[in-house]
Amino acid sequence: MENQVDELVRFFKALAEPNRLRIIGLLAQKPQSVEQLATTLHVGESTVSHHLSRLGEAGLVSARAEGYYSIYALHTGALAAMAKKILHEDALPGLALGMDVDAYDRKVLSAFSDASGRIKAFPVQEKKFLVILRHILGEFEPGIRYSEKRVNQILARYSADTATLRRSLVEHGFMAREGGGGMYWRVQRTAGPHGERESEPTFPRE
Amino acid sequence: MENQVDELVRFFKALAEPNRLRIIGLLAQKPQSVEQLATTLHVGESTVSHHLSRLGEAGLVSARAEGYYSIYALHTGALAAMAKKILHEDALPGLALGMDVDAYDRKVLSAFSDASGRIKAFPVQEKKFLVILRHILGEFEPGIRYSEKRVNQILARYSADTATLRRSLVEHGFMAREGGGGMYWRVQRTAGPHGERESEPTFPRE
DNA sequence: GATGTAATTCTATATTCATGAAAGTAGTTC
DNA sequence: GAACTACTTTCATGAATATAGAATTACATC
Repeated sequence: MENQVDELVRFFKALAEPNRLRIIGLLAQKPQSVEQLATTLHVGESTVSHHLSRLGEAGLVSARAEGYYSIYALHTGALAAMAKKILHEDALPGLALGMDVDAYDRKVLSAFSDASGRIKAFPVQEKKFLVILRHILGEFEPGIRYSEKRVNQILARYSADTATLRRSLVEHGFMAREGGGGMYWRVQRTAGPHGERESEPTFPRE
Repeated sequence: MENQVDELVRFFKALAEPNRLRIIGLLAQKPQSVEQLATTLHVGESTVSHHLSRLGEAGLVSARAEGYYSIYALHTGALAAMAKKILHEDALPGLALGMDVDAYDRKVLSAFSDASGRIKAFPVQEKKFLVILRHILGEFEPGIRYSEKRVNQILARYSADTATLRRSLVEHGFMAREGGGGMYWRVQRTAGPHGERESEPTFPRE
């Protein structure tokens, strides 16, 4: 969730400051009072208190009251836990959870299509042309054989230049054509352990 | 060195920002262009470029030129390496390297001593009194037996109240006294695997 | 209870920095 | 070469924050 990002930001922000890192280094040697840290670091006590507060919010330190002293100690486990979290499970892609990863595609489509969804012009750049092709590909169902005439019929919804679209779909491997009969089908792409794989299932007619 | 801290700060600062974390999440899925990231994140391209620059300085991403595109990719190794560095060797105490960890002691000593080094008053707080005692303890060499008379002679350099000093040194375990003969020696503290340990070696006279 | 001490919270200030607009750069297409 | 595209850099601005001093709180000592 978005919460995941916020938690990480709080954690990394806590560590992203020189004096706070030094405090961690000092507390790694032994628990210490605010005054001790302040004199060692040559900064004000209120400043140290502020830093310790931020470190505490991130779960990195905690205080033990001792008289009117606050003896702060390092939570070594917190660092280790976070390191493992980053290292072990690849939580990295999880950071992008809940984001519209198709925003770019939508932007390209709307830039090259008119209100009715027809293509105004073919993008020069292959990267954007592929977005168009992938979109049009959605009109074809996997596992069905289409005659060339039928293919052209469908493509005509997007552009008068059906020949270019048809050829591009084949060239880029989105669709395949039977050698002699002039039948087309959508290529199935299944992500295998070693990259993409194409499969050619049996075909009913549309 | 101080360099160690700076490097870590650069690294953590790079990760301490929501959009940069999201960029990492997106790049973990596949390498992408600046424009793609910008549209997905709904921020300007210059902003994304700025973020990528910071991530690059931290060694987290790198760009591959492709036409006039810059395709950025994640350096998964960098994260893992840093995680291991934090986790494995306890580099934590190393963060405090080159800092005067005795600043607090000096502050206490100068607060309770006059110019000649004599104690003006005994601190009420045990914490600070211990600083005084540890300082005076430096006058006694380990492995040597002192008569009570000799001990008083040495303590008299610091305060007329040698009795309080002598008793405190023993009470806090800094020095030990032979039952009948009235001989004193400095207790050796060696940090063993299970905390502190006291040892009582053989003694020559001073 | 009065005094003193350590810590925290409050307030003000200076610095850092995320952001986007505009200008500049590099590479592509015609 | 002219027009275009993606990207980067520069610049200005608003928000976040590190810092220290002042006020406040919590506790201890006399």
